[in-house]
Amino acid sequence: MLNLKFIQDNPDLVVEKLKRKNFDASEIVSTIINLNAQKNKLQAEADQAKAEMNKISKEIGMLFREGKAEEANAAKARTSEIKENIKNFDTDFSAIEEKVNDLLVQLPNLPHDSVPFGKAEEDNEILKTVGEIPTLHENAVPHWELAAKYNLIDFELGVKITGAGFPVYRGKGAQLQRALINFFLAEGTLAGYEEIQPPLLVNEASGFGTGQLPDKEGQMYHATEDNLYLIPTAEVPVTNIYRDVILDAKNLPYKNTAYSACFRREAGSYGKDVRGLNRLHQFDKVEIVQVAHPEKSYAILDEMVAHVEGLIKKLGLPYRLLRLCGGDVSFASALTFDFEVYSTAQEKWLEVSSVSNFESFQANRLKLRFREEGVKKPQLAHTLNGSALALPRIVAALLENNQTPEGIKIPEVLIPFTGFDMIN
RNA sequence: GGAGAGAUGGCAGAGUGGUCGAAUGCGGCGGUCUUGAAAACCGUUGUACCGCGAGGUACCGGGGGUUCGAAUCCCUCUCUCUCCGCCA
Repeated sequence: MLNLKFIQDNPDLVVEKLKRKNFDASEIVSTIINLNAQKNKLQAEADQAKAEMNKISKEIGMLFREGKAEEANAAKARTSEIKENIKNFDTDFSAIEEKVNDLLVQLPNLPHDSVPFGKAEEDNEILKTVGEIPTLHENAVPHWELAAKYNLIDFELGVKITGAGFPVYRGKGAQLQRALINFFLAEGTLAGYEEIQPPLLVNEASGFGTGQLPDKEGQMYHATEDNLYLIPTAEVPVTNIYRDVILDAKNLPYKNTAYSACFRREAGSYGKDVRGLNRLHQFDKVEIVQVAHPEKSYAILDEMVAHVEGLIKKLGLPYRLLRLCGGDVSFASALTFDFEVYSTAQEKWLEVSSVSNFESFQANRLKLRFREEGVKKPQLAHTLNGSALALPRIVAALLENNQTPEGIKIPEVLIPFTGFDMIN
């Protein structure tokens, strides 16, 4: 959520910047400014009426105590009109406030100046492509065939137990999952992130805090009886650790990492791109989250990108780094870098990580603030997060790229975590 | 699932209709003392909104009501805790 005061002070800037996200904000912004002016006027009037009311009430109290009941009752008579006015002011005020809030949550975050103009995926800026794309042997196959051949992942069994998009990992397939999770968490801990094991279901307030609610409800599984949502990413519970808090500036940045299963309804996504592990309703991911000082957040974004890059490098996967264009950057993000690894058997790039700076957009909803030494007024912190990493497509790429006629080779760094060096 | 208790400032915890944005203690910050520290003592210490400012308004879990006046009374919702049952 953008800051109301900021919009008030910089309406043209907001409209201009949002063009980069292909969002025409002119109408919303001007409506907000209009309504806000009315709102302020109403508040001034209401406050004045309330001040008068408070004064009279105090006087009445004093008169009663002095035993001047007659004067007190006379004073009472004066209050009814003021009371009526206050009621009207408050009703109007709430109505306007609600409208302003409805409009405010419709505005996406302002994109960073480095975000390229563009409509969709294909307009993303490729910053670098790293690593050799391996030459596979003649009989190389995509990961879903490898998964079946070595009995690593059973998609049909998942369909039986739950439904499509809920694979069953087994044997070395399951062990590989566990190894990757442990490897990613260990690397996070080494990089100074505190490990968190968060709840997998969250309440409405948390969903709102990170921006999934109210608009993206359909993307989350909803346990309606208890009104709880299954998390689409650990970002939600972890970032909400910092909801409604005022932090000490000297303790910034806060760094957390968390493994969680992630649940996504992703309604309406079918077709050839969703085969195997490419797109699932339940998957595993290790997330990194930071709460940062506004002046440091972009340096921290770079640091997080470097961390993710290190993970992919250690796994020996060919990858590329993208800067998302305005059309592809998410609603809440100011700047997002994506990592894609190359799936040699499928001959395509698969997104495995998204690292974003949300600046104060989430913080504003979360009421996540910090206080600078000696400064009385708290200010909004910046939040950042990134996948480090999402497992399914990493697994897909590992299986495909490392396949040999003898079996699938496990990357060196993972062997201590898997306990085996080959799947055969 | 059954029964009961409760929700007040960073924390603990008073406050049952007016002088309560709220005692007191702890914590935090500043100071005195000290070579330094501790102790002791003194002072200070919520957030948001409106206003150029003086200042004003709101907030004692959320919403509604009674009243000139509500942390305090009434209704309602949510959440938390305790005991019993069930269970990893």
